[in-house]
Amino acid sequence: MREDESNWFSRWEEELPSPEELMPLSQTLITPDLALAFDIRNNNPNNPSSPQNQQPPQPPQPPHTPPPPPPSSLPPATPTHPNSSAEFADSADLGSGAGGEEPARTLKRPRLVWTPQLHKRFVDAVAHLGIKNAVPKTIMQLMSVDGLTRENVASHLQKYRLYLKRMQGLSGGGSGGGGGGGGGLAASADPATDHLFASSPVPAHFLHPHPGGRPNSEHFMPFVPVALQQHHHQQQQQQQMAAAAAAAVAAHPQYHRQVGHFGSPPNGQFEHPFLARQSSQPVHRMGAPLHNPVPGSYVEDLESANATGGRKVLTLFPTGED
DNA sequence: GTTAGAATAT
DNA sequence: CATATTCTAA
Repeated sequence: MREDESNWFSRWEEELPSPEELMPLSQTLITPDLALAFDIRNNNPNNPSSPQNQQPPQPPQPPHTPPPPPPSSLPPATPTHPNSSAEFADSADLGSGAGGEEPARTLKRPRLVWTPQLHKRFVDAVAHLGIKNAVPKTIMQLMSVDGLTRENVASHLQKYRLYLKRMQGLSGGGSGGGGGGGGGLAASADPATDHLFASSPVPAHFLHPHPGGRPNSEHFMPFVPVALQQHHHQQQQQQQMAAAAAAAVAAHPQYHRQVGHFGSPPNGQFEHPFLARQSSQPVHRMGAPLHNPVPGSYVEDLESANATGGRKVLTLFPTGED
């Protein structure tokens, strides 16, 4: 019934975060110390939940407290992520300042929040790798996301597989899932079922391996590894972001609102580029130029659903080897 | 208080 | 590397 639709629509509208909320859509990964050091406060009036940082496992001082072995082997201890926060985005001295604070040390990795975009990249990477090479390590390397560790990918991969499995069992007739890519809101299960995964288009690789054989038949790669192209324009902005992220993560503890399925609001400004490895160096072909198992870069294709405004394709940074 | 998600352990 | 369990955050 129409009324029904109107009903849910109303609700959806209500839940629709204001553009401003979407704007800073990013991971809220920031170390407590850093936040404090910068006295970061989110413009969000309601910040009931304490920051998602658990106090570092600073044990309650055992009898003999040996000098805490500082895992100084944490080079990029900052799971960096994009933040278009205009507030301190300009602060280029994110890492340098801090008044002598040493951010990249003694700071434990808070938590990784898999934002749809990040997941998108994840799926993308897996899709290009193929089930065969869809191993955490490779995925991690292919993603080239700064701060992302193998453990993170493995954990997420695990869940992703589960999600796929569930989808398989549920798909009764017609591969509804397959249509996800085009329609976007094809046969969408309840929003409560899967949050992140549902929002990401499944390349179709992981759905039923095809009965009858073809165990390891590699699927064609729909993706075309674009050659390295420097896009001046925007690049600088991104560089700053990357630098900021690399130096220190600056993000608002704001909630990352899960935008179910992207409708097509007039604004049409969603999705923000996330930060990739700050690879200052040009792409290096891994060993042999003969075959390129690992594409140097890819283009991030956004939802095709953007009727109103012409959207710009975001180009991801080249992958810097680890 | 419950559920989901991520981290950690096996 | 994969799976199971556990902990934390929402």
